Amino acid sequence: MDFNDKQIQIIETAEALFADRGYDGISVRDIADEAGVNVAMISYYFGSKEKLMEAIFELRLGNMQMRVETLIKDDSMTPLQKMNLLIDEHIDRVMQKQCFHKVMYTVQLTNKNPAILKAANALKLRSAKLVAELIKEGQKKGVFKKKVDVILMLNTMVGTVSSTMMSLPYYKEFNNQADMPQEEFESIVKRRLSIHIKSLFKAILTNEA
Amino acid sequence: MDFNDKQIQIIETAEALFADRGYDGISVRDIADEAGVNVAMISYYFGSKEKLMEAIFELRLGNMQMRVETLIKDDSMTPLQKMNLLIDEHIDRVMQKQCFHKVMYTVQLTNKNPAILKAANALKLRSAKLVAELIKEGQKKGVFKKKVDVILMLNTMVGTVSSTMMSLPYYKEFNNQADMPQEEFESIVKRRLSIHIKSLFKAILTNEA
Amino acid sequence: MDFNDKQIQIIETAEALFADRGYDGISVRDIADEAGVNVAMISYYFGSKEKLMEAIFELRLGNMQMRVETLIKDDSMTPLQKMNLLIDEHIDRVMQKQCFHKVMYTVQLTNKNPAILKAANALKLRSAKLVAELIKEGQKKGVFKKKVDVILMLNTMVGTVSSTMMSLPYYKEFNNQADMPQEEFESIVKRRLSIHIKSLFKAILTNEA
Amino acid sequence: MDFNDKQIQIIETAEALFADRGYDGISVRDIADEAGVNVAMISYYFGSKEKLMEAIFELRLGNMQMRVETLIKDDSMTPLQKMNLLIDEHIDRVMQKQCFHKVMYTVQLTNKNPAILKAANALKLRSAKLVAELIKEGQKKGVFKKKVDVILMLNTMVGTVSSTMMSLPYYKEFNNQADMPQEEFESIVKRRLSIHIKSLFKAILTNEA
DNA sequence: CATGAATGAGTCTTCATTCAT
DNA sequence: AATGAATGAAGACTCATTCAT
Repeated sequence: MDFNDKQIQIIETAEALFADRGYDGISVRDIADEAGVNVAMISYYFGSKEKLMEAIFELRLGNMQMRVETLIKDDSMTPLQKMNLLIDEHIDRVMQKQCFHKVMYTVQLTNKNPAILKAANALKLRSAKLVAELIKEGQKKGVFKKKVDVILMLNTMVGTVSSTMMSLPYYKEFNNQADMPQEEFESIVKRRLSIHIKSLFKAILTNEA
Repeated sequence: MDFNDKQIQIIETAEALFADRGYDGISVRDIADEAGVNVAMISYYFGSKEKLMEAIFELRLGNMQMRVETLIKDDSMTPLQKMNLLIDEHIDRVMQKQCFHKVMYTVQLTNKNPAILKAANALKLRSAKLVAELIKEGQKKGVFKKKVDVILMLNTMVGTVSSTMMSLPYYKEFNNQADMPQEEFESIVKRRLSIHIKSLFKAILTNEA
Repeated sequence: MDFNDKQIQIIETAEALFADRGYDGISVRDIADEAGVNVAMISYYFGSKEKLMEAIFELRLGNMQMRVETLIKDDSMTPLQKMNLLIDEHIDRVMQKQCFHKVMYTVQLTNKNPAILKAANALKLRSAKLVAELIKEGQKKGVFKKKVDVILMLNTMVGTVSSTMMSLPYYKEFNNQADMPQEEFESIVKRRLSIHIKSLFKAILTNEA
Repeated sequence: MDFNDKQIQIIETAEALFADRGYDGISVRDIADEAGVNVAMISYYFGSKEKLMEAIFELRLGNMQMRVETLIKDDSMTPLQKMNLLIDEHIDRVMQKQCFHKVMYTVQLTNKNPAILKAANALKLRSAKLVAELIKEGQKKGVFKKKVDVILMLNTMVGTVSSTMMSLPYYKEFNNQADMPQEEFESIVKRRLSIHIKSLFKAILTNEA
C-alpha cells in the first residue's frame, strides 16, 4: 500500500507502457529501460511482472472506492447533485489517468490477469450497488423515475467516457481542432462530456427533458 | 477477401482466442492446436501472426461499412427510423460477434497493431461522417435538434454497448439472473439496450422527452 | 520409451554432464553446446530440463528391472548361483554405466527430483522383494542361513560397488597402479569386486566360511 | 577453525539445506532466511557460498581424522577390537551427522567443489593408510588373513553405512516398522549395522566364519 | 500442397555478490 | 560490525518463423 519513490516511478512507467502496448506487449526489460533502473529491480521490488501489474491497481484503485462512498453518503447534496458530481469525478479521473484506465479496460477485456480482473469487478459491483441505493433514495423523494436500469446507466457513463478517451485523436481530427494544444482540447472534451452525460442521465432519471 | 474453409476455421479460432487472452497472450501454436491444424500452416496461409490478425478484420469488417452506407442512403425511412435501425444493427452485430468486438477494442486500446488500428479508425471516421450527414438531414427536416455532437453520441452508443458486453456476467449477477440460459439473457439485454440507447438518442436528437 | 538418435545423443550427453557436475550444476545450454544442438531443442524434444532427467532414467532403467526378474525366476540355477550372477551383473552394470549411476546416487541423496526418486525407490523396493523371495527359497532348500537381513545385504552390495566406483582414481593411486590403462584397471577392479562381494554374501548367507 | 555462534548457526543451517537439496539447489538467500540472518552476512562471514561449503567441512572434518589416528595408535586394544571400534564409530558418526555425510557424498560424486573433494580424498587416503598399517599389524600377529584388500574392505564399511542411511525410510517400510519412533528405529538400525559389518569384517580379515 | 523438425531471439526470473551506510 | 539496496550475469523456457521434404 505504501510505495517508495523508486517503486512509484517504476509503477508509472509500467502503467504508461502497458497502456500503450498491452501487458504482454511490454517486457520487464522495456519497463526497466524506460524507468532507468536495473531489470532485476522489478522482481526485487514487486516479485514479478504480474505483481507489478497488481501494484499499479493497488496504487490507483486505493482511494477510488472510498471517494465514491463518501460522495454518496454526503448529506449536503441532493441525489441529482450527487449523480452530477459522480459524472464529473469519473470524467476527471479517466481523463487525468488515461494510461491507467486504458490498462484497466484491457484487463476487463481479457482473462489474462484474473486476480486483478476479480478485484476490478468487485469494485465495480460495489459502486453499482451504492449508486443503486442513491437512485432508490431519489425515487423515494420523487425526483427520479420509478424504472431505472442502474447498470445500463453506468455503462453509458463509463462507456461514453472510455470510448471518447480512446478516440481522442480522431475526435480532434473530426472536429478540425488538430492545431489546438492537447490540454485545451482535453479541457473542452471534458466540458462537453460533462454536459452530454449529465443530460443523458437527466433523461434517464427524470421525467422531463 | 476470399478465404477457404480452413482459413476461415483458423481465423475464427484465432478470433476467439485473441478475444479471451489478447493478441500477445496467444501463441500461433495455441491457435494451431485449437484449430487442429499444423503450426506451420498459419505462416503458410497468412504469412505471419500479424497478417492473421489483419485477416480477422478483413473477414469481419468487410461488409460492415457497406451496411451502414446502404442503410443511411435508404430513402424509405425517416432519419429517426434510420438512427433506430443503426442502433439495433450495432447491438446485434456486437452481441453476435462478441469475440471479434473484444479483439477490436483491444486493438483500439493499444498501439500494437498500427495497420489494423488505422483501418478501424478510418472506418469509424467514415461512419461518423455518414451519420453526421444523416443528422444534418434530420435537422433540415426540423425533426432533430440544432446542436448535436455526433461523435459523443456515437461514443455513447458504442461505449454503452461495449461496456455492457464486457460486463455481461456481472450484469447477470447484479440482476440475480444467474440461472437464466445465456441465450435468453442476452436476448433480454439486447432488448433493454435497444430501448435504453434509443431513448438516449431521442433525448440527444429531439426536443421532447 | 523410444527415443530417436538425436534424443539419445542428448540424453547421453546430459547423463555425462549431470554425473560430472550435478543436475543443478549443468545448464541446458551446457548440454546443448556439448551435444552440438540448439538450446531450444532440449525443450522441443523433452519439454523441460526435468523431463530430460526423467528421460535419462526411462532409457536406463527400462530393462533393468526386467533383467532382475528373469534372473530370479530362472529355474536352471541354484539360489547361490543366482545371487552370484546378481552380483556380477550389478557390478557390470554400474561399471559400464558409471555416469548414469552417479546421477542415480545424487538423485537418491537429495529431494530435488522427487518424481524420479520415487520411481527409483519403487524399483529398489521391488528388487529387494524379489531377492527376499530368492533368499527364502534358498532357506527352504537349507542352503541359506535362517536369519538374513536382505536390505543390509543388498546395501552392502550396492554400497561397496558405488563407493568403489566413486573412488576409482584414489583406489588406483593407493595401489600404485596409476600407469595402468583405465580399461585394464577397471577390469581388475571388477574381478576383485566380484570376488570380494561374493565372499561377503557367502558369509552372510551360508554357515561356512 | 574457530567459528562464533552465528557462524556455526549458519554452517549447520547450510549443512541441513545442502543435504536436502544439494549445493546448487540451495541459494544463499535460502540459507540466510532459514538461519534468520541477513543475506549479506554469508558473504560477510565466509566470503562466498563456496567458502561456506568449505567451512562446513572445516567444522566437521576437523577432529575426525585425529580420532582415527588416536584409535589406531591405542595400544590397549587388539587389532580386531580396533577394527570393531572403527566400525562402530563410523556408524555413529554417519548416523549422528546424516546431513553432513549426505553433503560429503554429493561432493564425492561430482567435480563441483574440487577444493573440498581434494581435502576429503586426502583424508580418506590417510585413513586408508592407517587402517592398512593396522591390518599389517594384525597380520604380523597372525590374527588376520594374509590377503586383504583394505580399500574394498573400507568401501564395504562406508558403502554399506551410507546406502543404509540414504534409504532409511524405505528400510523402515520394507520391515513394516513405519510406526516406530525415528530415534528408536535408528538405534535398531545402528545395532544391526554394527553386527552386520563386524561379521563381514570378520569374514574378510580372519579365516574362521 | 502441406508439414515435421529445427532455431535464434526473446521471455521472466533467480542468483551470488557488492557497496554505501 | 552488520545490513538494506541494488545489480550483472545466468538460469530455464517460449516464441514466431523457416525450410527441406
